[in-house]
Amino acid sequence: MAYWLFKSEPFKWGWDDQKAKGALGEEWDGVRNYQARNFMREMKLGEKAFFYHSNKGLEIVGIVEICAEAHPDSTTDDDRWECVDVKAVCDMPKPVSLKAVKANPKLADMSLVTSMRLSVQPVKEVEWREVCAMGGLDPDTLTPVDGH
DNA sequence: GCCAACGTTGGC
DNA sequence: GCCAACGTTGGC
Repeated sequence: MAYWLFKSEPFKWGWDDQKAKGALGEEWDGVRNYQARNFMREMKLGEKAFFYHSNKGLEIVGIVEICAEAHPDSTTDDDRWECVDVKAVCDMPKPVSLKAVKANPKLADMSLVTSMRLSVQPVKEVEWREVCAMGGLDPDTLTPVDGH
């Protein structure tokens, strides 16, 4: 089971927009970068990803799940571009800021830090568990940890 | 709003 | 196939 991270500018497509789509989910369209697309091609149904607000917020605000594997991006006729569908799973009880990620030596190799401009990124399992812990979320049950 | 980083494009 | 020009992203 692989883990991922999606970035979005909250004024274009924010966490509230994603949650409003509910279990239906929504296409993660508009990606025009080969690296990002290639990661989406690797994504499997049911895999989890962080939802990160770039530009404004600069924090991981929730968890999404892949609810459709890679398919053509409906926002273009160019068949090079594909996307997956994602649905909101839960909030991050305490959003994890970029600052906090950078301040944590265990997360020094995280793509969020090392590949700043990549909009769809892989997350290692250790990084996933660390970020969940920082956010007050139990990584196994995806429920808030007591006291948060 | 600035600017550094970096991906893409296109002329040669 | 190189590389300069250009556009975009995203933190600050």
